[in-house]
Amino acid sequence: MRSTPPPSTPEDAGTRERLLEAAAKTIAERGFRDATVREICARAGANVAAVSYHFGSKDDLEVEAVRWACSRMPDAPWFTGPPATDPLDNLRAAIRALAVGILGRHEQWQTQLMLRAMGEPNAALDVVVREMIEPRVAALEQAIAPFLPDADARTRRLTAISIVSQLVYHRVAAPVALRLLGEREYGDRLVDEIVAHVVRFTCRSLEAAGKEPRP
Amino acid sequence: MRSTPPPSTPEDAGTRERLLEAAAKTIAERGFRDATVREICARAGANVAAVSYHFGSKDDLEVEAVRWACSRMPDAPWFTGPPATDPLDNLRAAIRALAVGILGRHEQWQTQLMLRAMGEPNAALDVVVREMIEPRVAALEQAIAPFLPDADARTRRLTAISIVSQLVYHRVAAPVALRLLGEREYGDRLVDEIVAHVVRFTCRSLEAAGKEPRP
DNA sequence: GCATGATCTAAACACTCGTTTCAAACATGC
DNA sequence: GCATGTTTGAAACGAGTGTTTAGATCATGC
Repeated sequence: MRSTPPPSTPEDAGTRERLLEAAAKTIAERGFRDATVREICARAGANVAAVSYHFGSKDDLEVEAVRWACSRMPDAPWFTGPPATDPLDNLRAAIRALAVGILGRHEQWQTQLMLRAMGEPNAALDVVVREMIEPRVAALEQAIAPFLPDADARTRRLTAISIVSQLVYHRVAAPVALRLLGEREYGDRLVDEIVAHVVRFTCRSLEAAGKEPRP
Repeated sequence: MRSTPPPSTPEDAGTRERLLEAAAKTIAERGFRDATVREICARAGANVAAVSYHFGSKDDLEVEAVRWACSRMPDAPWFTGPPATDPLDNLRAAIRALAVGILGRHEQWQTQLMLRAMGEPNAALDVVVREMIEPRVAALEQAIAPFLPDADARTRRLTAISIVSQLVYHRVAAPVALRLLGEREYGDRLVDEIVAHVVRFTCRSLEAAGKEPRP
């Protein structure tokens, strides 16, 4: 009989922590739906009953795993605060860093987990938006701001979404995008090509906006 | 004992056709994974065994349903060939029509089915890309062409993807995008706002590209 | 030592899924 | 009418899912 359901002490470092890591990585790889409790537990070296015991249910485990993943998400260098150089170089660096995080396949499972949560709305989505997406969008808006000095916050946000969407598309619609481009996978060469295009396409629009007369 | 597995005659108009329609609409609403055989059959007023009998398996039913949906996909007016007016108006109309198809909620289940297939690569994806996506991307490239007279096919394709991605994002990442915009649903007002922004963002970039000196 | 509570294990449970079975109903040609 | 082949119906099958159970094991305080 269990009186205190979860110990909830962070310095557990035992089965509970292993389950969080296994769940976060498995969900990042396969999605919440296809990540089975049995696979997560096998990965964590735990019994299937451990999920119920430590977290109550698979849904609760996901929320905790996403929270755990957010807490140890490494801050991107462009995001913590790059030195104030040329605005164009600054925007280029921001887009490139975003693209590497989203399209790069260097086992950035935190980013993959973030992208997984975007499609399927559930309890973990709020955590992802608040702790991972919102800050990065805000930082991207700062990189945009010099080009749109007279624009309101709404326009800056829509512009940030336009930039992010061009990169996210190649993740969420990868099979279609690859066929449209006649490619087989997102190798370094293709990612570089996409980044170069998005930078060109975006910077042209923003520079033109800066040169336009006030509305 | 069945000697001829499926009748395959189009003028059946019986259980087989009802299953195709029910499968296409259910998959468009819930996705292939969440669209159960039992729900499809209940919607078609058929027995669960009818899927195995008429199509062999759920996967085969999906391929046939997607093919069936493509065959009766209504051609968008901008796509069949608009009169050669101002290139800017032409591009605006193309983006607006695309956005209405992707974001509009006027029971365009064919478009939803198309978007569903983009995420989960399966046997039906090839049909969707070949019969629905490729022609529309090609038409969009034609609307782009006047702005990029010196660009190669690759650049035009990447630009078309940039445009489509800005709209598709609001579908595949709707929960996140709505939170970022502080909205609750994609009503007509929000869709109009997004379309206006994408048109402005895109046209600025393309116009600037046309004014640049040859590379 | 030992009682107590927390944690783990193997097994089962209840449920849903796609698919199959087999007989009944139906249509069709003679 | 009747034989033949096609289509449908209710029920079950087997595999998979998340969850629960009951007992074993471990850790800890007295």
